[in-house]
Amino acid sequence: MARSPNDTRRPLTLRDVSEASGVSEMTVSRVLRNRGDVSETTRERVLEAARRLGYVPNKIAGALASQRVNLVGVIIPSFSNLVFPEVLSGISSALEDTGLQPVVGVTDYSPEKEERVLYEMLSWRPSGVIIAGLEHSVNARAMLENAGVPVVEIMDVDGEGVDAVVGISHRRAGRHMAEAIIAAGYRRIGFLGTKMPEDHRARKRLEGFNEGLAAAGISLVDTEFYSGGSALSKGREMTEAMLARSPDLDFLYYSNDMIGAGGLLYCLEKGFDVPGQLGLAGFNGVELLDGLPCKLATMDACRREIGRKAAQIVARRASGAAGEAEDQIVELQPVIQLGDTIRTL
Amino acid sequence: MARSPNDTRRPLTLRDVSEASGVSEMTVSRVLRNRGDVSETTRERVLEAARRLGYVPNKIAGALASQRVNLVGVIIPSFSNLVFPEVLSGISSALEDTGLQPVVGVTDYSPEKEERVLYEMLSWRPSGVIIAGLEHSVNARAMLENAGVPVVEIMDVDGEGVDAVVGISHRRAGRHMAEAIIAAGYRRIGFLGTKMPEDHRARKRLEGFNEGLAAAGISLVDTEFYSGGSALSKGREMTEAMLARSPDLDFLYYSNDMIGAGGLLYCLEKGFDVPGQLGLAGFNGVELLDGLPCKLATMDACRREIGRKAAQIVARRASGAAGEAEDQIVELQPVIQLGDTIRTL
DNA sequence: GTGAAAGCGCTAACAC
DNA sequence: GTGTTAGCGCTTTCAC
Repeated sequence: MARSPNDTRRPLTLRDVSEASGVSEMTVSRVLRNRGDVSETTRERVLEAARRLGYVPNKIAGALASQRVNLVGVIIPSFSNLVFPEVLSGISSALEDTGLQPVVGVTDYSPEKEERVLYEMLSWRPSGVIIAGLEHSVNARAMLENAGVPVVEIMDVDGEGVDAVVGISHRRAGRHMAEAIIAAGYRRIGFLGTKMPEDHRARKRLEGFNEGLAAAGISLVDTEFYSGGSALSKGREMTEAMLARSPDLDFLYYSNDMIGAGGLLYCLEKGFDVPGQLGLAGFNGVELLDGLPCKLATMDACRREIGRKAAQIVARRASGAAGEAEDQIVELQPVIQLGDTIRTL
Repeated sequence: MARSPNDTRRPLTLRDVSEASGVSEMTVSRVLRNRGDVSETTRERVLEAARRLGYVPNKIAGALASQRVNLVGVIIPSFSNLVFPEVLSGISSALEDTGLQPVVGVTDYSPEKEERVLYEMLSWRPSGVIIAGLEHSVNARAMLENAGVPVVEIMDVDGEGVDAVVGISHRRAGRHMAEAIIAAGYRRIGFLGTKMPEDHRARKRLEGFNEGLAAAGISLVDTEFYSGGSALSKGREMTEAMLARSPDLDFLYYSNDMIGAGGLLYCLEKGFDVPGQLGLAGFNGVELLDGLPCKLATMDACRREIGRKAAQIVARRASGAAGEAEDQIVELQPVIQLGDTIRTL
């Protein structure tokens, strides 16, 4: 690991190891990659020299020569929304022993930035791309189509994918939640969620929710949207505002668990009869809910699982397995957890 | 963006653009990188051809030729701990307009994995490395020392850094919290935290906390440690267990806000007089706390700020600015927020 | 089992 | 303003 005293700060090359060990560059390369037959003695000599010098191979040169890159581009909207770190965690763990490494890019929910990040990533010729959502700019879509590597669009299956797709149907999720709420006898329902110009999944959930209500001949009584700030306290504020405006509501559907949890805490404090007089539900199934005084109804969005599956698809395809056709679309089924905030008749 | 009909799936090269535009490869390269003087007409012709073909430059080749890589390696223990996504968010935003791109690696709090991830990263010859913590294996430290690029160790300043360091003193943070608690008149204090074989920062906070208590002639009455599971509900369970065991405690110090919040919810439900009879405090200053029925005392760990600062150092150094000496150690000062769970005398 | 030669797709440096 | 030449540090291929 130590560097020689006459240290020039020039990064070490294969040649340095070759000279230090008296073995050709080619054989050094073979040893370092565990490829081809090398005698045990040469092997040891090379490894010893490499270790002693503190040689770190240059993957840039390696990638250029071999046309192989062990990087998987992952493009997500944000780190702030708890959901995406969880997806990354799933990707990261599934990639663990594949020799592949995730490289993360963030779009901040901006299609322009998504385009830039994607371009940037593709310029590193990754072994695959995992990207959140099905909605992309025309250019971004064209890049994905021509990337020449596996592309997995994640989180959402409601739409047309470029290649493989792993996610849930947010439209159906919304619809199912509506059905569960109606089945429980609630009728005067309010919706609280994010402003969603670019949050297509939240939008689809709301659309599905509205469809579910419409099928039962009812429609939303009130809606409230927010952006920015602490979701928990936003949930409180919005709930207070909505109940002040529409005191006769008997159900509040939140577009995510954090604002739902805020609303729940507010309702409990105010002494509302939950779930008798007022029912509540969120979305995502965040672990956080387990610690609340009473469990918010929610739906698991299968975040880690989506990450894992997507990474597996990339890994399999990258390893040369064919199967381009089999796993085009993987739809996971989120399950409603009634918790303590939807009454059972 | 469209590819020609006789599409061979071979990635396009500069040569393709050169031929399509009738301009030399070198000039095409100049246009695409906005470098050197190129006449407006050639420029247009090249851009038009590149766009039409859907050319994406190969940064691998570019990096090898120019010996420049616009990647910054970021090594964190986990995505699951809210803290690190926040740091990433800070890094990501500070790198925004620098042309640098973060590449994230995860260690799962394992020194061996840290070593592997670091090796992997360095093999891409990044422009800099940002790595959480000051504790590394001997090999990892040697790699950092010989990396030949800026290295910023973040989160913690209690120890010896390799190069630049940006963080807070967890030891002092613990000590200050102890002082604040004692100043408020609490005396029988319990500590609840993670099992921390590899969580050096939590360990240092606890050590500092103990020092602070010792200075006032007192010591911890009870301690409880957990690992895994939902922090919020763990906070509840641990609090219940500890108060059952040591009912005469008058203060609970939690190693993070999530378990603290769980404990707080539990205490409020049980009708404890907080902060009169029982005080509580956590650590981190997570946004979440804003939505709780009453605000948990905490200390801001300056997570985003640490990310920003670290990224700025890398960006500045990478851009050739000297200043190797000036900003070796940046210590941020976390501020105690008493909230509603430490009484004021 | 080992080595030599020829690139991978770009850019630095220099010529014109 | 534009083109030519010579690599960057590896791996592929083929010879021995």
